[in-house]
Amino acid sequence: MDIFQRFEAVLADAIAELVADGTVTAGAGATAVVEPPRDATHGDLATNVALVLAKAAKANPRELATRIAMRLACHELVEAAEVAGPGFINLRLVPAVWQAEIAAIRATGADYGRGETVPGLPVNVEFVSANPTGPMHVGHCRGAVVGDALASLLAFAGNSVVREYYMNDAGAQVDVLARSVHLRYRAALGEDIGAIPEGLYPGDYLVPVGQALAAEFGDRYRAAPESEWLVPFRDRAVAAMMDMIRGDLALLGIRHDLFSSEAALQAAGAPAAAEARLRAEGLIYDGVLPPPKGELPDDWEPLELPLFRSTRFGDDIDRPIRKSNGQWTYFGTDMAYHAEKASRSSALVNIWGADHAGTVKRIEAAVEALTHGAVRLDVRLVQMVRLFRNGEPFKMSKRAGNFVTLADVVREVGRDVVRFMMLTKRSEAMLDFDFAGVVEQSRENPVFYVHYAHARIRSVQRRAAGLALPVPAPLDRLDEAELGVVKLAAQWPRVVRQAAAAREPHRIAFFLADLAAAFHTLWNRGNDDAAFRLVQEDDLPLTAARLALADAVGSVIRTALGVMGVVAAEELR
RNA sequence: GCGUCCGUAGCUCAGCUGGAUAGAGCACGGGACUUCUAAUCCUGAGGCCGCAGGUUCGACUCCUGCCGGACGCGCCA
Repeated sequence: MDIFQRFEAVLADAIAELVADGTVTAGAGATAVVEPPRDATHGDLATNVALVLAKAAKANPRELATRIAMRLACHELVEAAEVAGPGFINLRLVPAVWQAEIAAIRATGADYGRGETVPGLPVNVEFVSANPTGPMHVGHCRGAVVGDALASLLAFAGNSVVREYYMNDAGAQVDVLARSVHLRYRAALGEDIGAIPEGLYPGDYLVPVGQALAAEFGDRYRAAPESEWLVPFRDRAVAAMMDMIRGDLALLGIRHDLFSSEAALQAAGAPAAAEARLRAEGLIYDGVLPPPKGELPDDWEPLELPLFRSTRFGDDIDRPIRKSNGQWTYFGTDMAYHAEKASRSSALVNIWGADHAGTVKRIEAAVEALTHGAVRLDVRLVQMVRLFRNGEPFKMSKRAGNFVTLADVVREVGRDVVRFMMLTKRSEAMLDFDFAGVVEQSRENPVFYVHYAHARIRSVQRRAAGLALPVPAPLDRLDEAELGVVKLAAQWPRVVRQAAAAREPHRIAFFLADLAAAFHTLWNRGNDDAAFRLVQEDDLPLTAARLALADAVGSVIRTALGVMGVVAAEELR
């Protein structure tokens, strides 16, 4: 339990006393929070409890705050409790609290901030789910990193987590893939196939797939009708693409627990089963869609289709689950897939590209309908990444085939840099990625800045390795500024809880930047005045205390980077 | 036309699910290097939080309507 939670308990006791003497009614303080104050000069902790309670108690907030503050001031760990502003209570804690926190951080190590185990079914995070038709390109990076980091964050917060990849291995696109590899297969058999026709996948990565097929089947399917080879070629091509994708993801250190197949889902009759359930509840009906808004396509004609009543859940129109040719729409199978996922999960999270924003409502509606609201689907949209090199926009043309692959990016700037950079903005805002900027060693580059803080800590630890430091370190030798850094580091458990609840892994990156800045500031005192350097060879007790502090900060940096999937640098050169 | 997201300092962005005087970095002005790696740090200036209403003790945050930008739209995947 971290400091904020501990004082929420202390606060609850104080409120209980007020309830007991009839000042306020029970339960009224449910939304009261203990948080770090906006301004550190206000103290260590702040609470809005009096503002929240004032209404129910029909009391003046400041007056109520004063009464609560008086009780809190009696607490042994509270140095001062002051009322400020409209009725906030600012608490200043005794230094021993923060000294103890250093010891706690060091004792808990990599588990500092880890949430208590949440019982029940796992939280499912589905991410990447790129069509298995080619290698991962740079556009997939962000969703991959955000999804993986979010999964790690949720796991660190105490949830069991399943990382899942949904393979779209049943649609028209994988048929196109099969045709594309058939061409490569013929080429591998020595045929001159000329230019790749429009509409097929032109990438060279299909050459080895064609060769493998030639080795397996000889010329058996060279002139055979498509109906004979489509299925086996598709299966093998998809398997090959998935191997390639797994390899690409491994470059980023990403590994999914489960790969679900759309084809398998259809073969098992899952979409029909989902349809039957929803029909029984009147949520699927046969109807005619209104014409699309705006300019009417010339080929539009009204048709009766099986429609899911997504309008009942806030969607604009009801959505077809099957096409007029009887095949499932993407949504039709996706609905069944989510029903299946929901049955083995406590909550669902999907990481989607922002270009799918238009389909969020219908799928969230479908999950609500199919689980009767028991499992919530949270679709997190990830905006596109704009590539730059030295400030110049990077032109990518899919047609010309010069798109940047994920492997290219990782090879050029490194896995840790890619991972960190992808988390330096809210996922729903666009992100600029400059190949030169992200490897620059300067203050503007947050990756470097955080690594540098950690490397400095390691550096000073190496330097002090030979000193006979007293154990335990006399942490009461630390001054106000030093304890200030501990106060920031002590926010880590809270950052974990809040980032997990908001499903926003980027908050870790911002926390790290703040923590690194605080440490650099402390370090720089030593450059201005040698008496503030961490290592004081003529005062080993003080050195021990300062190194304990540095060790605690380093530990939190490592842990937080670890949740982001980034390895802290031991040194920089 | 409709939907989703975005709009906060000159630029790039945070803002902790409604709280105090809205914060960082860059750039700009002033300062600190025979270093525990100064690859850094200190300091100053810089804001109708897109606009207008509403909800409330209190709004950058929630609601409504506009304005501007990005993305999307149909039996696509």
